[in-house]
Amino acid sequence: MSEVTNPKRGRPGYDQAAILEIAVLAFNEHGYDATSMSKLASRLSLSKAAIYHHFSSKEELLELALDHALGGLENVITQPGATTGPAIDRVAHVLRGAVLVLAERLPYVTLLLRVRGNTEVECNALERRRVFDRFVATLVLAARDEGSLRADLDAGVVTRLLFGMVNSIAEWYRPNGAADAARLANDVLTVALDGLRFRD
Amino acid sequence: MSEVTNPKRGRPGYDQAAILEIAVLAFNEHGYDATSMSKLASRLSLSKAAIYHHFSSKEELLELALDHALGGLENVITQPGATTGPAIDRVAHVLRGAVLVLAERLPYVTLLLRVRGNTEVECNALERRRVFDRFVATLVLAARDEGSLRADLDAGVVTRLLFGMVNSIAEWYRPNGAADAARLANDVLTVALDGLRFRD
DNA sequence: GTCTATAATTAGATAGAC
DNA sequence: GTCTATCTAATTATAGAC
Repeated sequence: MSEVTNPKRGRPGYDQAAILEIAVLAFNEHGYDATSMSKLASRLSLSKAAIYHHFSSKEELLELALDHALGGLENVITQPGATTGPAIDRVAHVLRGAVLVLAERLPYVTLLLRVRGNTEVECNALERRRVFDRFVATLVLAARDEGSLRADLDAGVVTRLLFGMVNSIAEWYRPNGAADAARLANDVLTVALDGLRFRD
Repeated sequence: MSEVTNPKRGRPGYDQAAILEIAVLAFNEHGYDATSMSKLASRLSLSKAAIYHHFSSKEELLELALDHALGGLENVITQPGATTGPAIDRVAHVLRGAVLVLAERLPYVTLLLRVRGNTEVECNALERRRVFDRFVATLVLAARDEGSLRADLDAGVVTRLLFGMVNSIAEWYRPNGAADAARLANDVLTVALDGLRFRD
Protein backbone atom coordinates (compact mmCIF):
# COMPACT_ATOMS: atom_id res chain seq x y z
CA MET A 1 0.00 0.00 0.00
CA SER A 2 2.37 2.75 1.16
CA GLU A 3 5.85 3.31 -0.17
CA VAL A 4 7.20 2.74 3.27
CA THR A 5 6.00 -0.84 3.58
CA ASN A 6 6.38 -1.46 -0.17
CA PRO A 7 9.13 0.86 -1.33
CA LYS A 8 9.76 1.45 -5.00
CA ARG A 9 13.45 0.65 -5.16
CA GLY A 10 14.69 2.71 -2.27
CA ARG A 11 12.65 5.89 -2.71
CA PRO A 12 12.46 6.99 0.89
CA GLY A 13 9.45 9.31 1.07
CA TYR A 14 5.85 8.91 2.05
CA ASP A 15 3.02 9.23 -0.43
CA GLN A 16 -0.27 10.92 0.42
CA ALA A 17 -2.12 7.76 1.48
CA ALA A 18 0.69 6.60 3.77
CA ILE A 19 0.78 9.94 5.59
CA LEU A 20 -3.01 10.00 5.81
CA GLU A 21 -3.12 6.54 7.36
CA ILE A 22 -0.75 7.50 10.16
CA ALA A 23 -2.39 10.90 10.63
CA VAL A 24 -5.81 9.29 11.12
CA LEU A 25 -4.41 6.95 13.76
CA ALA A 26 -2.92 9.95 15.58
CA PHE A 27 -6.18 11.91 15.32
CA ASN A 28 -8.06 9.01 16.86
CA GLU A 29 -5.57 8.57 19.67
CA HIS A 30 -5.38 12.17 20.84
CA GLY A 31 -8.29 13.86 19.06
CA TYR A 32 -8.05 15.95 15.88
CA ASP A 33 -7.59 19.28 17.64
CA ALA A 34 -5.13 17.94 20.19
CA THR A 35 -2.93 16.51 17.42
CA SER A 36 -0.68 19.33 16.27
CA MET A 37 1.18 19.23 12.98
CA SER A 38 4.40 19.12 15.02
CA LYS A 39 3.35 15.98 16.87
CA LEU A 40 2.22 14.48 13.60
CA ALA A 41 5.57 15.30 12.01
CA SER A 42 7.40 13.63 14.92
CA ARG A 43 5.28 10.54 14.52
CA LEU A 44 6.14 10.40 10.82
CA SER A 45 9.78 11.26 11.52
CA LEU A 46 9.31 14.14 9.10
CA SER A 47 9.38 17.90 9.35
CA LYS A 48 6.13 19.83 9.35
CA ALA A 49 7.04 21.36 6.01
CA ALA A 50 7.23 17.90 4.43
CA ILE A 51 3.61 17.24 5.38
CA TYR A 52 2.59 20.51 3.75
CA HIS A 53 4.17 19.25 0.56
CA HIS A 54 1.51 16.49 0.43
CA PHE A 55 -1.45 18.33 1.95
CA SER A 56 -2.35 21.99 1.74
CA SER A 57 -3.61 22.16 5.32
CA LYS A 58 -4.34 20.16 8.43
CA GLU A 59 -8.00 20.27 7.48
CA GLU A 60 -7.31 18.64 4.12
CA LEU A 61 -6.03 15.61 6.01
CA LEU A 62 -9.34 15.50 7.83
CA GLU A 63 -11.35 16.02 4.66
CA LEU A 64 -9.72 13.15 2.77
CA ALA A 65 -10.03 10.84 5.76
CA LEU A 66 -13.73 11.58 6.21
CA ASP A 67 -14.34 11.10 2.50
CA HIS A 68 -12.84 7.63 2.67
CA ALA A 69 -15.16 6.67 5.51
CA LEU A 70 -18.25 8.18 3.91
CA GLY A 71 -17.50 6.55 0.55
CA GLY A 72 -17.60 3.14 2.19
CA LEU A 73 -20.92 3.78 3.89
CA GLU A 74 -22.52 5.33 0.82
CA ASN A 75 -21.49 2.30 -1.17
CA VAL A 76 -23.52 0.10 1.17
CA ILE A 77 -26.82 1.90 0.55
CA THR A 78 -26.43 1.88 -3.24
CA GLN A 79 -25.92 -1.87 -3.48
CA PRO A 80 -28.90 -3.92 -4.80
CA GLY A 81 -29.32 -5.56 -1.38
CA ALA A 82 -30.20 -2.15 0.08
CA THR A 83 -32.72 -1.19 -2.60
CA THR A 84 -34.56 -4.38 -3.59
CA GLY A 85 -36.38 -7.16 -1.73
CA PRO A 86 -38.34 -7.22 1.55
CA ALA A 87 -37.65 -4.23 3.81
CA ILE A 88 -36.53 -6.44 6.70
CA ASP A 89 -33.83 -7.94 4.47
CA ARG A 90 -32.75 -4.48 3.34
CA VAL A 91 -32.45 -3.37 6.96
CA ALA A 92 -30.33 -6.42 7.69
CA HIS A 93 -28.19 -5.77 4.60
CA VAL A 94 -27.46 -2.19 5.60
CA LEU A 95 -26.72 -3.02 9.25
CA ARG A 96 -24.41 -5.82 8.21
CA GLY A 97 -22.78 -3.61 5.58
CA ALA A 98 -22.23 -0.79 8.06
CA VAL A 99 -20.52 -3.15 10.51
CA LEU A 100 -18.28 -4.53 7.76
CA VAL A 101 -17.28 -1.07 6.48
CA LEU A 102 -16.64 0.03 10.05
CA ALA A 103 -14.37 -2.96 10.58
CA GLU A 104 -12.56 -2.60 7.24
CA ARG A 105 -12.01 1.16 7.41
CA LEU A 106 -11.98 1.31 11.21
CA PRO A 107 -9.74 4.34 11.84
CA TYR A 108 -11.45 6.41 9.15
CA VAL A 109 -14.97 5.62 10.36
CA THR A 110 -13.87 6.18 13.97
CA LEU A 111 -12.71 9.67 13.01
CA LEU A 112 -15.98 10.32 11.17
CA LEU A 113 -18.05 9.35 14.19
CA ARG A 114 -16.27 11.94 16.34
CA VAL A 115 -16.85 14.89 14.01
CA ARG A 116 -18.94 17.66 15.62
CA GLY A 117 -19.44 20.22 12.82
CA ASN A 118 -16.92 22.87 13.88
CA THR A 119 -15.84 23.74 10.34
CA GLU A 120 -17.26 23.60 6.83
CA VAL A 121 -15.42 20.35 6.16
CA GLU A 122 -16.98 18.81 9.25
CA CYS A 123 -20.44 20.14 8.41
CA ASN A 124 -20.26 18.64 4.93
CA ALA A 125 -19.30 15.29 6.39
CA LEU A 126 -22.15 15.45 8.91
CA GLU A 127 -24.61 16.18 6.12
CA ARG A 128 -23.45 13.12 4.16
CA ARG A 129 -23.84 11.08 7.34
CA ARG A 130 -27.38 12.37 7.75
CA VAL A 131 -28.29 11.24 4.24
CA PHE A 132 -27.15 7.75 5.22
CA ASP A 133 -29.09 7.94 8.50
CA ARG A 134 -32.27 9.06 6.75
CA PHE A 135 -31.99 6.18 4.29
CA VAL A 136 -31.88 3.69 7.14
CA ALA A 137 -34.72 5.43 9.00
CA THR A 138 -36.87 5.01 5.90
CA LEU A 139 -35.98 1.30 5.68
CA VAL A 140 -36.93 0.78 9.34
CA LEU A 141 -40.30 2.41 8.73
CA ALA A 142 -40.89 0.21 5.68
CA ALA A 143 -39.98 -2.94 7.64
CA ARG A 144 -42.46 -1.89 10.29
CA ASP A 145 -45.19 -1.28 7.71
CA GLU A 146 -44.68 -4.70 6.17
CA GLY A 147 -45.12 -6.23 9.64
CA SER A 148 -41.55 -7.45 10.11
CA LEU A 149 -40.59 -5.10 12.95
CA ARG A 150 -42.57 -4.35 16.11
CA ALA A 151 -44.75 -1.24 15.95
CA ASP A 152 -45.03 -0.43 19.68
CA LEU A 153 -41.83 1.65 19.75
CA ASP A 154 -41.07 4.99 18.13
CA ALA A 155 -39.35 4.29 14.81
CA GLY A 156 -36.99 7.23 15.19
CA VAL A 157 -35.82 6.04 18.59
CA VAL A 158 -35.39 2.51 17.24
CA THR A 159 -33.28 3.71 14.32
CA ARG A 160 -31.05 5.78 16.60
CA LEU A 161 -30.58 2.89 19.02
CA LEU A 162 -29.61 0.63 16.11
CA PHE A 163 -27.04 3.14 14.90
CA GLY A 164 -25.81 3.62 18.43
CA MET A 165 -25.14 -0.07 18.79
CA VAL A 166 -23.37 -0.31 15.42
CA ASN A 167 -21.34 2.89 15.74
CA SER A 168 -20.21 2.10 19.26
CA ILE A 169 -18.28 -0.83 17.83
CA ALA A 170 -15.63 1.66 16.73
CA GLU A 171 -14.84 2.30 20.41
CA TRP A 172 -13.57 -1.18 21.16
CA TYR A 173 -13.31 -3.39 18.04
CA ARG A 174 -9.80 -4.34 16.95
CA PRO A 175 -9.67 -6.09 13.56
CA ASN A 176 -8.82 -9.75 13.42
CA GLY A 177 -9.70 -10.85 9.92
CA ALA A 178 -12.81 -10.67 7.76
CA ALA A 179 -14.44 -13.70 9.40
CA ASP A 180 -14.26 -11.91 12.73
CA ALA A 181 -16.12 -8.88 11.38
CA ALA A 182 -18.74 -11.09 9.73
CA ARG A 183 -19.43 -12.84 13.03
CA LEU A 184 -19.71 -9.49 14.80
CA ALA A 185 -22.22 -8.33 12.18
CA ASN A 186 -24.26 -11.47 12.85
CA ASP A 187 -24.15 -10.84 16.59
CA VAL A 188 -25.39 -7.28 16.10
CA LEU A 189 -28.30 -8.52 13.99
CA THR A 190 -29.14 -11.21 16.55
CA VAL A 191 -29.23 -8.74 19.45
CA ALA A 192 -31.11 -6.11 17.44
CA LEU A 193 -33.77 -8.41 16.02
CA ASP A 194 -34.18 -11.15 18.63
CA GLY A 195 -32.90 -9.58 21.84
CA LEU A 196 -30.80 -11.00 24.65
CA ARG A 197 -33.45 -12.81 26.67
CA PHE A 198 -33.06 -16.57 26.78
CA ARG A 199 -35.80 -18.46 24.92
CA ASP A 200 -36.13 -22.23 24.99
CA MET B 1 -29.28 27.21 41.12
CA SER B 2 -26.80 29.73 39.75
CA GLU B 3 -26.57 33.30 40.92
CA VAL B 4 -27.38 34.40 37.40
CA THR B 5 -30.80 32.81 37.24
CA ASN B 6 -31.37 33.29 40.98
CA PRO B 7 -29.32 36.34 41.95
CA LYS B 8 -28.73 37.22 45.57
CA ARG B 9 -29.96 40.83 45.62
CA GLY B 10 -28.17 42.15 42.56
CA ARG B 11 -24.77 40.49 42.95
CA PRO B 12 -23.80 40.23 39.31
CA GLY B 13 -21.18 37.48 39.14
CA TYR B 14 -21.18 33.82 38.28
CA ASP B 15 -20.48 31.15 40.85
CA GLN B 16 -18.41 28.03 40.07
CA ALA B 17 -21.35 25.81 39.15
CA ALA B 18 -22.87 28.37 36.80
CA ILE B 19 -19.61 28.78 34.90
CA LEU B 20 -19.10 25.02 34.78
CA GLU B 21 -22.57 24.45 33.33
CA ILE B 22 -21.93 26.83 30.43
CA ALA B 23 -18.39 25.57 29.93
CA VAL B 24 -19.58 21.98 29.58
CA LEU B 25 -22.13 23.02 26.95
CA ALA B 26 -19.35 24.77 25.02
CA PHE B 27 -17.02 21.76 25.34
CA ASN B 28 -19.72 19.51 23.92
CA GLU B 29 -20.51 21.85 21.04
CA HIS B 30 -16.98 22.40 19.80
CA GLY B 31 -14.93 19.77 21.60
CA TYR B 32 -12.83 20.35 24.72
CA ASP B 33 -9.60 21.11 22.88
CA ALA B 34 -11.27 23.32 20.30
CA THR B 35 -12.87 25.44 23.04
CA SER B 36 -10.28 28.04 24.04
CA MET B 37 -10.53 29.97 27.26
CA SER B 38 -11.04 33.10 25.12
CA LYS B 39 -14.08 31.63 23.38
CA LEU B 40 -15.40 30.44 26.71
CA ALA B 41 -14.94 33.93 28.18
CA SER B 42 -16.87 35.43 25.25
CA ARG B 43 -19.68 33.00 25.80
CA LEU B 44 -19.84 33.96 29.47
CA SER B 45 -19.44 37.66 28.64
CA LEU B 46 -16.48 37.60 30.99
CA SER B 47 -12.76 38.11 30.66
CA LYS B 48 -10.45 35.11 30.74
CA ALA B 49 -9.01 36.31 34.04
CA ALA B 50 -12.45 36.14 35.66
CA ILE B 51 -12.68 32.45 34.83
CA TYR B 52 -9.30 31.87 36.45
CA HIS B 53 -10.69 33.39 39.62
CA HIS B 54 -13.11 30.42 39.87
CA PHE B 55 -10.94 27.66 38.40
CA SER B 56 -7.21 27.20 38.55
CA SER B 57 -6.94 25.84 35.02
CA LYS B 58 -8.91 24.76 31.97
CA GLU B 59 -8.33 21.18 33.02
CA GLU B 60 -9.98 21.78 36.40
CA LEU B 61 -13.17 22.65 34.55
CA LEU B 62 -12.94 19.29 32.82
CA GLU B 63 -12.12 17.45 36.03
CA LEU B 64 -15.12 18.81 37.96
CA ALA B 65 -17.45 18.12 35.03
CA LEU B 66 -16.28 14.53 34.66
CA ASP B 67 -16.61 13.98 38.40
CA HIS B 68 -20.24 15.07 38.28
CA ALA B 69 -20.98 12.56 35.53
CA LEU B 70 -19.09 9.72 37.18
CA GLY B 71 -20.72 10.36 40.55
CA GLY B 72 -24.14 9.83 39.01
CA LEU B 73 -23.13 6.56 37.37
CA GLU B 74 -21.35 5.23 40.46
CA ASN B 75 -24.43 5.97 42.49
CA VAL B 76 -26.43 3.61 40.26
CA ILE B 77 -24.24 0.57 40.93
CA THR B 78 -24.21 1.07 44.70
CA GLN B 79 -27.99 1.14 45.03
CA PRO B 80 -29.65 -2.02 46.47
CA GLY B 81 -31.32 -2.71 43.10
CA ALA B 82 -27.87 -3.24 41.60
CA THR B 83 -26.55 -5.55 44.29
CA THR B 84 -29.49 -7.72 45.40
CA GLY B 85 -32.07 -9.90 43.65
CA PRO B 86 -31.98 -11.97 40.44
CA ALA B 87 -29.14 -11.00 38.09
CA ILE B 88 -31.53 -10.21 35.23
CA ASP B 89 -33.27 -7.65 37.44
CA ARG B 90 -29.96 -6.14 38.46
CA VAL B 91 -28.95 -5.82 34.79
CA ALA B 92 -32.26 -4.08 34.09
CA HIS B 93 -31.80 -1.80 37.10
CA VAL B 94 -28.34 -0.69 35.99
CA LEU B 95 -29.33 -0.15 32.35
CA ARG B 96 -32.37 1.85 33.40
CA GLY B 97 -30.30 3.81 35.93
CA ALA B 98 -27.61 4.60 33.36
CA VAL B 99 -30.21 5.97 30.95
CA LEU B 100 -31.79 8.12 33.67
CA VAL B 101 -28.44 9.54 34.83
CA LEU B 102 -27.49 10.20 31.22
CA ALA B 103 -30.74 12.09 30.71
CA GLU B 104 -30.52 14.02 33.97
CA ARG B 105 -26.85 15.01 33.68
CA LEU B 106 -26.80 14.93 29.88
CA PRO B 107 -24.06 17.49 29.11
CA TYR B 108 -21.75 16.11 31.79
CA VAL B 109 -22.15 12.50 30.70
CA THR B 110 -21.80 13.53 27.06
CA LEU B 111 -18.46 15.11 27.89
CA LEU B 112 -17.39 12.00 29.81
CA LEU B 113 -18.19 9.74 26.87
CA ARG B 114 -15.87 11.72 24.61
CA VAL B 115 -12.81 11.56 26.86
CA ARG B 116 -9.87 9.73 25.24
CA GLY B 117 -7.20 9.62 27.95
CA ASN B 118 -4.88 12.39 26.78
CA THR B 119 -4.05 13.67 30.26
CA GLU B 120 -3.96 12.36 33.82
CA VAL B 121 -7.39 13.84 34.53
CA GLU B 122 -8.81 12.03 31.52
CA CYS B 123 -7.06 8.77 32.41
CA ASN B 124 -8.48 8.88 35.94
CA ALA B 125 -11.97 9.41 34.55
CA LEU B 126 -11.53 6.52 32.09
CA GLU B 127 -10.46 4.26 34.93
CA ARG B 128 -13.58 5.10 36.94
CA ARG B 129 -15.64 4.39 33.82
CA ARG B 130 -13.95 1.02 33.47
CA VAL B 131 -14.90 0.09 37.03
CA PHE B 132 -18.51 0.79 36.12
CA ASP B 133 -18.18 -1.21 32.88
CA ARG B 134 -16.64 -4.19 34.67
CA PHE B 135 -19.47 -4.18 37.20
CA VAL B 136 -22.03 -4.42 34.41
CA ALA B 137 -20.02 -7.10 32.58
CA THR B 138 -20.11 -9.20 35.75
CA LEU B 139 -23.87 -8.75 36.03
CA VAL B 140 -24.37 -9.85 32.41
CA LEU B 141 -22.34 -12.99 33.06
CA ALA B 142 -24.40 -13.75 36.19
CA ALA B 143 -27.67 -13.26 34.30
CA ARG B 144 -26.40 -15.67 31.69
CA ASP B 145 -25.42 -18.24 34.30
CA GLU B 146 -28.84 -18.10 35.92
CA GLY B 147 -30.40 -18.81 32.50
CA SER B 148 -32.02 -15.41 31.97
CA LEU B 149 -29.87 -14.26 29.04
CA ARG B 150 -28.96 -16.22 25.92
CA ALA B 151 -25.62 -18.04 26.03
CA ASP B 152 -24.86 -18.31 22.30
CA LEU B 153 -23.18 -14.88 22.11
CA ASP B 154 -19.90 -13.71 23.61
CA ALA B 155 -20.73 -11.99 26.92
CA GLY B 156 -18.09 -9.31 26.40
CA VAL B 157 -19.48 -8.40 22.99
CA VAL B 158 -23.01 -8.34 24.42
CA THR B 159 -22.00 -6.02 27.25
CA ARG B 160 -20.26 -3.64 24.86
CA LEU B 161 -23.25 -3.56 22.52
CA LEU B 162 -25.53 -2.78 25.46
CA PHE B 163 -23.31 0.09 26.54
CA GLY B 164 -23.05 1.27 22.97
CA MET B 165 -26.81 1.50 22.70
CA VAL B 166 -27.18 3.32 26.03
CA ASN B 167 -24.26 5.70 25.58
CA SER B 168 -25.26 6.64 22.04
CA ILE B 169 -28.36 8.25 23.51
CA ALA B 170 -26.15 11.20 24.46
CA GLU B 171 -25.70 11.95 20.76
CA TRP B 172 -29.33 12.78 20.07
CA TYR B 173 -31.47 12.89 23.24
CA ARG B 174 -32.82 16.29 24.27
CA PRO B 175 -34.49 16.31 27.70
CA ASN B 176 -38.21 16.74 27.91
CA GLY B 177 -39.11 15.84 31.47
CA ALA B 178 -38.51 12.85 33.69
CA ALA B 179 -41.37 10.82 32.19
CA ASP B 180 -39.70 11.11 28.79
CA ALA B 181 -36.45 9.65 30.12
CA ALA B 182 -38.29 6.83 31.89
CA ARG B 183 -40.03 5.86 28.65
CA LEU B 184 -36.71 5.92 26.81
CA ALA B 185 -35.20 3.64 29.46
CA ASN B 186 -38.09 1.22 28.92
CA ASP B 187 -37.57 1.29 25.15
CA VAL B 188 -33.88 0.49 25.59
CA LEU B 189 -34.72 -2.49 27.79
CA THR B 190 -37.35 -3.69 25.33
CA VAL B 191 -34.96 -3.59 22.38
CA ALA B 192 -32.08 -5.09 24.35
CA LEU B 193 -34.02 -7.96 25.91
CA ASP B 194 -36.75 -8.76 23.37
CA GLY B 195 -35.43 -7.36 20.10
CA LEU B 196 -37.13 -5.54 17.27
CA ARG B 197 -38.67 -8.44 15.36
CA PHE B 198 -42.45 -8.49 15.36
CA ARG B 199 -43.96 -11.39 17.34
CA ASP B 200 -47.64 -12.17 17.35
C1' DG C 1 10.54 15.02 -1.26
C1' DT C 2 12.57 16.88 2.61
C1' DC C 3 14.95 20.26 5.23
C1' DT C 4 15.86 24.68 8.49
C1' DA C 5 14.22 28.94 9.74
C1' DT C 6 10.67 31.90 10.58
C1' DA C 7 6.31 34.56 10.17
C1' DA C 8 1.80 35.43 12.14
C1' DT C 9 -1.50 34.11 15.30
C1' DT C 10 -3.45 32.07 19.21
C1' DA C 11 -3.15 29.27 23.27
C1' DG C 12 -3.26 28.92 28.58
C1' DA C 13 -2.18 31.48 32.40
C1' DT C 14 -0.72 35.58 35.60
C1' DA C 15 -0.13 40.53 37.69
C1' DG C 16 -2.12 44.02 39.70
C1' DA C 17 -5.88 47.65 39.63
C1' DC C 18 -10.70 48.50 41.05
C1' DG D 1 -15.75 39.13 41.24
C1' DT D 2 -14.15 41.27 37.28
C1' DC D 3 -11.15 44.02 34.55
C1' DT D 4 -6.96 45.38 31.21
C1' DA D 5 -2.55 44.32 29.98
C1' DT D 6 0.84 41.09 29.39
C1' DC D 7 3.87 36.86 29.53
C1' DT D 8 5.50 32.58 27.48
C1' DA D 9 4.86 28.73 24.78
C1' DA D 10 2.65 26.48 21.12
C1' DT D 11 -0.04 26.71 16.96
C1' DT D 12 -0.74 26.60 11.63
C1' DA D 13 1.49 27.73 7.77
C1' DT D 14 5.17 29.62 4.46
C1' DA D 15 9.92 30.80 2.25
C1' DG D 16 13.61 29.20 0.18
C1' DA D 17 17.74 25.97 0.17
C1' DC D 18 19.20 21.25 -1.17
